[in-house]
Amino acid sequence: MTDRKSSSGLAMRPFARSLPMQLMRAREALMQEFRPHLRKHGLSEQQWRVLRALAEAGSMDINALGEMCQIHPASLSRMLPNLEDEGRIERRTSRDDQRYVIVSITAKGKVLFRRVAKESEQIYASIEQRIGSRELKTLYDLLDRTVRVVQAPGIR
Amino acid sequence: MTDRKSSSGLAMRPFARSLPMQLMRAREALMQEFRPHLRKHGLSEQQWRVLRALAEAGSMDINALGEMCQIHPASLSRMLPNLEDEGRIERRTSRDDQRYVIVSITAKGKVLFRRVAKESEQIYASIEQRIGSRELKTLYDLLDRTVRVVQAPGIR
DNA sequence: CCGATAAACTTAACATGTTAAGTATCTGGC
DNA sequence: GCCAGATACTTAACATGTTAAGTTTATCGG
Repeated sequence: MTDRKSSSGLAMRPFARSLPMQLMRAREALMQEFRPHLRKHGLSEQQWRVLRALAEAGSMDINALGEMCQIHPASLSRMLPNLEDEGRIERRTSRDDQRYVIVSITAKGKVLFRRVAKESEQIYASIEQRIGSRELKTLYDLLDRTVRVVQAPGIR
Repeated sequence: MTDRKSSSGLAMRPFARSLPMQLMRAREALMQEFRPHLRKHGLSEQQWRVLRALAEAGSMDINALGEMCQIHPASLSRMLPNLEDEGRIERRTSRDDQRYVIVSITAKGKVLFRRVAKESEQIYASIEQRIGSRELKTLYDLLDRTVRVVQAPGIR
């Protein structure tokens, strides 16, 4: 019979050396520390990303918000009404171009943001200490590099 | 008024320097290259992860499969019947302990796996070239380190 | 000015993520 | 042997991811 490298009959990179998989594992490991904290404040990961983006960058339209939060506009269309009903964000149609919906954070939303951000930074500091500042910086550089080279011109 | 660092009134790490966020961005950028390829073969990301895990490591129970694929057992319970109906995997109850469900890949599943794996490795090679072999190795090391230090004993 | 095209959402349909509750099976102490 | 608790999985409910189709508003060429 032929010489086989695995039960699959194909020599493929081990699953543990799949970059998307390792990125996911690392993120999952981190989120296990953040999730209980967010949950305590009644926020999903995605809701927190929206509040954080709006608190940092101010009001913006759906596409910009989606790009910044890495949430598809279709998902935003579905979740924003909930955040609005809870009084954490506001939506209005742009006067210049009525196709645009401008989203902003409310005063109530900012209060929640500050409370969650404070604890969140503490968790982050603990993680940074465990990984090491220098290693963390290198990690960021490599992640930036990955995004850059993969989205290089010519792809789209 | 008080001196403010942003519209949020709180000096927080910029969103772009959130590690979970950057991990997600990098993964998304990569998956934009792999997704069309998987889709062409009628596979979702998750289905591909299951096939790949079974092809590489052989049959295993639901929890082990979930751990290897980073898919929650509840999600597996829902998606495995589809893969089974399509003849790509098989499920059976363990004889030793009837609580366990043993999942394995079929001959038909292996054929599909080999076909997809071949193209997948080509995409991966292109990405590795763009990032650089040395940088990629460092990235893996740092991701491994992150998973290790975050899941250190004492957490659970 | 008008019709065609494009842009920015929204909606819908289906798959998956996430949590809690439920079911079947096993294990250990009595 | 028997029962309380643990284990492995399943089911259910709701939120989000993903794609395609639909709606409204702008823009552009004539």
